[in-house]
Amino acid sequence: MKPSLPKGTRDFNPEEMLRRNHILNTITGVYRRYGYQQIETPAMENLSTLTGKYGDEGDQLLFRILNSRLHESKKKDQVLEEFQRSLEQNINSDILTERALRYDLTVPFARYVVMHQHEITFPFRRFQVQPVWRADRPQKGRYREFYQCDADVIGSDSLLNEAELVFIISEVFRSLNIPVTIKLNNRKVLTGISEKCGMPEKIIDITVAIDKLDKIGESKVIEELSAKGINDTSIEKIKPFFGFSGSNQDKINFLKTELKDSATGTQGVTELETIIGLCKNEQLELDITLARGLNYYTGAIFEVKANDVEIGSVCGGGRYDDLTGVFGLKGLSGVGISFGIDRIYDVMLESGLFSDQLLSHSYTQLMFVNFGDKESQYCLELAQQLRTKGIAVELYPENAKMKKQMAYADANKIKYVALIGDSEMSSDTVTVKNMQSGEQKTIPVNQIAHLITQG
RNA sequence: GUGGAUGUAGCUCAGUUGGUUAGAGCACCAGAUUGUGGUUCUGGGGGUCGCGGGUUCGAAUCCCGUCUUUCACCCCA
Repeated sequence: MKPSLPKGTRDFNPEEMLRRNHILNTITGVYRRYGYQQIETPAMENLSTLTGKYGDEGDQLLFRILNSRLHESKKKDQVLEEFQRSLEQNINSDILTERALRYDLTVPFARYVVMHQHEITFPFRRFQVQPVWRADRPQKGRYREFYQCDADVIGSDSLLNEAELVFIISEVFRSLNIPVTIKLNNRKVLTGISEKCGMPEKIIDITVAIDKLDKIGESKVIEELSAKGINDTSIEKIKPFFGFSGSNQDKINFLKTELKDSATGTQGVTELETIIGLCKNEQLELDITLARGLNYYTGAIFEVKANDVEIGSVCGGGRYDDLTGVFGLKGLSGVGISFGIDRIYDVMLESGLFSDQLLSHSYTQLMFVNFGDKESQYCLELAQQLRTKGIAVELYPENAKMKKQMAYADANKIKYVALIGDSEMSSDTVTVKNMQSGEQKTIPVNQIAHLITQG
């Protein structure tokens, strides 16, 4: 049979893993320096945990897992009936599917917090690095399986958390040498806008439409707004927000006057002003049209774009005031961000930001050439001794031709090769070749470790 | 889910208006060199031309279907 992969999934070879881990280690290193602790959750969740949290669009994109052994079910009539219904409309029937693959890390985290609330000391800073799955149609920078690197702090309303998350974003992308713009907005401002035009119940439609402004332009957005049942007088009241440009401070002043009649809107503006004041970050840009589709955001929202590569957002997040509420724990506010390492990888590759040094040598520091049974047994013991000293060592497993063994060391970028044949064994020496310089010398066996660690 | 492009060796790609045994570079394997990799030289292996139908005396080439990858919409990391 012909081997193949499910659409939108990929293998990662050793070279790619070195680069992916470089990104990953950069992010988790920063997270740790800010006090975040790692957790993991299962790949699959109960479907009911996930549905209704991401909006209609998100629900459609969940990978559902068909229940096992349906052919042995005692309720086949019911199964058939539910299946037929599922062909007509998007329903969730436990008898067909009760589990789904996780869609993000935030909702499973909210579930985790509620289930473990008695062991957690709040405020709780956690980070999590795991794959998520979305039944989207793949395209550039969009995969059906991809990794998210989340950091969230839950149980604190303080805007210091937002500010620290901006520091984290800034530090990560500075470490990776990726020029970015950190876009910031606040859902309360969007609420204020929908209140101002007299249609607070249409906030979702309005925000989704506004979000598209930079993509499809003002006229198309207006078209979409009327299609969603927003009348012309309301649209006129939204319009001023479209075209406004200026510095962050200009935008804040503008919003302050425009939204002065909306308590929520004014609250949002104040929050934005506080966060921007705390961050003092030049990459931070207040973007009134930033909306983000995920339903659960209630306060600050972030989205990070790479300046030099067209690929969608490389990091996103925001504040959610009551995500744990649906699981029975009310009044717990959280805020978090998520890096998409697959996209960051694509950006770095396209911009040539991976240093050659990442791939210049392997973890293995020394390889023993295999000259036969007697010699390989001797080398096996020597290798064990070196490993206890923390040196990464390989012994070539076959008594193959020298040329083949050397070519292996070369292909794997192993810096040192040790040759121990009859003459070396009888004289307690080892011939060590530096594969980068080509230099070779014979030294006493007990000096190998020193040579390798000291160069 | 809607629309466009794409598919020839492990990789990057040639392949004329449809015409005989489908090519190149790189990679791989072997030898030159039985204790020495990278350079060089010589030789070699490897392709149901994505898959399935159709048109034709004849299809990698034309037509239909299907799948993959990819781009856009939608949404997002």
